[in-house]
Amino acid sequence: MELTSALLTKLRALAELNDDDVGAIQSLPINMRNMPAGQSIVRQGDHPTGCCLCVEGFLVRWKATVTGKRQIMGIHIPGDIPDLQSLHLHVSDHDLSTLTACTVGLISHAALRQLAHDRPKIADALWRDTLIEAAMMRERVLNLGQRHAAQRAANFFLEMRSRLAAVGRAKGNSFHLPITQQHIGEALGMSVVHVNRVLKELRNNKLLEMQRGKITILDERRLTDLGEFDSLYLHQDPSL
Amino acid sequence: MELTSALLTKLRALAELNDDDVGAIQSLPINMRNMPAGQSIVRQGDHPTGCCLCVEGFLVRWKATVTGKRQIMGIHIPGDIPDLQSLHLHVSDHDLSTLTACTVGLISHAALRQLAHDRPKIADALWRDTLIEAAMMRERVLNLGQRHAAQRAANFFLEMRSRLAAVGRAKGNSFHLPITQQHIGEALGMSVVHVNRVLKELRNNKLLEMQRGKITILDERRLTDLGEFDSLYLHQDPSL
DNA sequence: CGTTCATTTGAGTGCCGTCAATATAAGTGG
DNA sequence: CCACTTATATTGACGGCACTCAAATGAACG
Repeated sequence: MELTSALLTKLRALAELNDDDVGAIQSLPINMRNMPAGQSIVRQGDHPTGCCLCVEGFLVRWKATVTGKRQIMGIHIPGDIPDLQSLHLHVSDHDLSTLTACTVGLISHAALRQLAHDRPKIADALWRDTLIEAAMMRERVLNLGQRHAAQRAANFFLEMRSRLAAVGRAKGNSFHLPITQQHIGEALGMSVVHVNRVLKELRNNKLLEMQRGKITILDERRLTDLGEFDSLYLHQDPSL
Repeated sequence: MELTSALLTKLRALAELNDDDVGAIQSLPINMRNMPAGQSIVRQGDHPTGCCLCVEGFLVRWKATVTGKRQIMGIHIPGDIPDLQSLHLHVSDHDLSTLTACTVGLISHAALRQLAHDRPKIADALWRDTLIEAAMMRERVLNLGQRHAAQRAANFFLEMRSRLAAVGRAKGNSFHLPITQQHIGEALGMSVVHVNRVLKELRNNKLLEMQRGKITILDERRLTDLGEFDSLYLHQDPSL
């Protein structure tokens, strides 16, 4: 019940579903599992046979350089299916791990393929989900390539807020995001030291503050301007 | 004939196609068009009604910051369908333009949807193509976030070589890529001046040289090591 | 053969990285 | 509940990669 509700919320945000669609989703065989923080789920080079639904907690996807530096591709929140691409890309080109203690649902590729085959509308919704994923990566490329540190940070926090709000996990200007400055650095391509300085700057300028995993946006307008955040790329309206 | 051959080559690299699949592709209504260099095809905010197949020449996808700085997302080569995502994301979040004079084929969404509906294998191949696109974006995020200028350049050229080779447009260690240092800078998040210095460094170290759109790889091994290039993320083997 | 675009090089600056040390918080065992 | 350990956050000093500004050279094009 709890299991499919996260998935249903997500898919409803991707397409209009009818009762049969909902029924098909609810009868999906999902293998629930609790996992501690910092545990690997999929590694680069793996051949996964199923996809991982984030039910509760936070997941992180990342790639590493030869010299061991990590780049976080994205932080995943309840309702996300971070490795949906493994349905058609059979060798994983990156890693997926838990960021916090998590409840995840494992869904076999076979079951997902059957679902996609039986219910074309759901297939389109899943495809759309992977396309939004790609759109987020494009924004990340823009962020890393063209914006300075404070802008990258502003953009990052506003994206997380927007996505968390979409699944009812951000109320008002405050939300919970249990990550360290190390993680922020790995996501934004900057050193921990510099992350700290940027956060201090944002705090001093009364734009945003962060303490022990709680983010508070103090001035949404100015933070949005700084980070040039425009949620268009999140494609949150399924009718568009 | 020429039109569908680029598309067939691409789809054959994505999935095993049977005669019916090939027939369906060959009877796709494609509206061919010649375009000059530097012309816009899709703009951010547009609602495209079709997709654009690159038949001949080079296309470029990019996003701009509020202050007008451009970030190139990718350079597209014959066989690519750069805006395939518009099939399910109805508002474009970025721009698509010609980089050189091009021949493009416009395929309506209606025709593509019909094709995907009639031939599930082709639908999967198209989905897979968009997933590879996303995988390339992830590598780009890693490149921009964690590698220094010379590494980014090395990685960029090796990716282009690999992709061009896959469609028979790179023989040996040399290939044609009609871009300016300005473009390279916009793709790799660095200034033109610095691109020039990096190219000089690569040339002096006998790794690579570039003159008037002709790239020659002088030392593949060392260039690969420098750029940490591993073609896994291109997912060029359809059986994996 | 002049105009324009692209490439190249130098000088100076600054954002951000590394190194190092300290402070604070969190977690652990006695 | 308090020593001890470890993780995370914070701050300063210093250096370097890459940016900006500016100018010169070379290539392309009508």
